Amino acid sequence: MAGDGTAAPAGAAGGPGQRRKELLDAADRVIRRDGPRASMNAIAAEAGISKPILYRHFTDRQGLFAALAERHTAGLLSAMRSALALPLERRDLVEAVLDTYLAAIEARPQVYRFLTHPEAADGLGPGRPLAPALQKIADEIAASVRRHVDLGAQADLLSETWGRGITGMVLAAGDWWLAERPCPREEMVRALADLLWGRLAAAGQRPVAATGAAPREREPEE
Amino acid sequence: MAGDGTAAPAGAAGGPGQRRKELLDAADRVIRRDGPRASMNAIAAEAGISKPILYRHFTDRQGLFAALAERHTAGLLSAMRSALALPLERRDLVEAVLDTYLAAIEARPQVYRFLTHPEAADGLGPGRPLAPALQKIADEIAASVRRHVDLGAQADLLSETWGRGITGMVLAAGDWWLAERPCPREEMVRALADLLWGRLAAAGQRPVAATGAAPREREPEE
DNA sequence: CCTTGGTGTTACCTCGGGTAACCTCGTACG
DNA sequence: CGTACGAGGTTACCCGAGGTAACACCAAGG
Repeated sequence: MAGDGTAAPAGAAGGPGQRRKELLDAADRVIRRDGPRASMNAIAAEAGISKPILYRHFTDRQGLFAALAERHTAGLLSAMRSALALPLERRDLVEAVLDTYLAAIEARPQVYRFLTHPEAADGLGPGRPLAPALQKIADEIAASVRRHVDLGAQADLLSETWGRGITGMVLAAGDWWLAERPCPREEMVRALADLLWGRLAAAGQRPVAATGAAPREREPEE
Repeated sequence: MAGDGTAAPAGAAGGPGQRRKELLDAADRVIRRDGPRASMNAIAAEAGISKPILYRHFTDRQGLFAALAERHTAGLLSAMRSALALPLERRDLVEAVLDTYLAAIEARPQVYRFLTHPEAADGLGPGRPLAPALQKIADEIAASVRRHVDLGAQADLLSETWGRGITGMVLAAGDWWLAERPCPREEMVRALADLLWGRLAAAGQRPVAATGAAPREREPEE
């Protein structure tokens, strides 16, 4: 708001929102270091100021969170939008989108952990299971589905459900992948694309009875 | 452990773990009322005792959480296991599993919200995106997939990924459904099953530019 | 009788979000 | 030149929540 300090005592005299940007940078650093649990004290300390200033710029923790999230969301979201707009065959498009997301969380895990798993009092309320960033991604996906795919009468319900569902799927799988690194990224992309592509339906039945024992259990790893 | 008070001043003198069970009941009530943010103070008050007793029975908040979660997890998990063990065609099995989950969260939203969205310091650590209950469900799904579906060389990676992915998908979609109630349960089940069933791949291209219009290939709903 | 062990309580510590009151310094104006 | 004022900043505090220490009560047992 009235943040255009004419002569800042400690810092660079830049534009109007300069100070705010610096604070966000500091918060970013702390979060990158401590994760989403970073305390306001820590952020203020990192910024070299004291808490009340922080609270003058961002009403409360939620406000800072929101501002910070919005900033990064912009990047992630535009990346996703770009991916969704690529002139690709549908399957390739799906893979591109998945890869874009995974690449993003791979590049800055802490930041995206913060984006995707807010502290439950920060970004999301009682019935708000998806963080705002993910919510927006889900909306983008839903819109893209509705735009490209002919789903008949239930198009709206299906696309919204799928948007959320796909987002949640990639979120969960992506988090796991990030934590365990069970495989390179491309494999993960293919695994998820395969799932979305109906491989669960198409794959053959294993030669196993309902409750009976399987003949041969494992086959060599390629 | 040593909780068999011979003459309890306020309460029933039951078995050894009686008191513990009562405390869990109280915690349950509070959580059902206030959601997962319930404070230890509130729980103690609801139980009619004071905090230290609570802490004598459950080491810390995480301990209480874990005990409480385990209790409900048992129910949810066994329901899921039963569903996964039904002697159904694969598609029907998927629908049964989805329906089981949605029915469960529909029946006791607060409890399952607590199970599925722990307070980020309670049930899950830095790289632990899925709550324990969901983690177990994911494992069950993965095992079931690995057991029933022939996935070739990458079976392990695929099944684990899918387990997590499906769980995350249902979680996100289920939360949204619970919050918005956009449709009856069966429709939701079908929407999600359709997604898992490759309808995204199979549905016709919509007559829109970008990649050129495709011949309409959709088949009528139902 | 005094001791011992279990059950409970109050009162406290710490830490984090959020705020009130005060302080300081550069500037504009009498 | 001196003083009033306002922007920007600080210390010190409040409150609530997790967690604990020290003390109080009561029954059994030497």
